[in-house]
Amino acid sequence: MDHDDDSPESIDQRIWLTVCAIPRGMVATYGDIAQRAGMPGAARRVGVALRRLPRGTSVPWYRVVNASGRSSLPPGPDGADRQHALLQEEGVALLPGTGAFRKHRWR
DNA sequence: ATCTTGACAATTG
DNA sequence: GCAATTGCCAAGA
Repeated sequence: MDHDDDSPESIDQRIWLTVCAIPRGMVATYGDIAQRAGMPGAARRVGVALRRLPRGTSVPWYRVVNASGRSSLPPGPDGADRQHALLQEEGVALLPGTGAFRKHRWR
């Protein structure tokens, strides 16, 4: 029985669902998402999946940060700046020195 | 089939 | 704490 889809779209779907599982007000790393999605070491694959997300998606992509606890997106209003703003609305400030990342890290 | 790129991670200086 | 290097895995040209 082939219920295991190796299709790229199915992989994206699984990653998105995992991201949706991140509780509000918390953040997770790409590596954590990858491991939880069933593909440890494929942190980059997570980045690809998130990049493929449409605008106005219900997937909380902004809750995913890199291992440094920082936005991995390029600077700009539609990049790190956007992510930072959205997280701040949930009470998460990725400010250096505050240790907010470790404090709100979800695993 | 080969090479390059990418919203990463861990290690080292 | 930051910058450079190496490793990993999959998608795109």
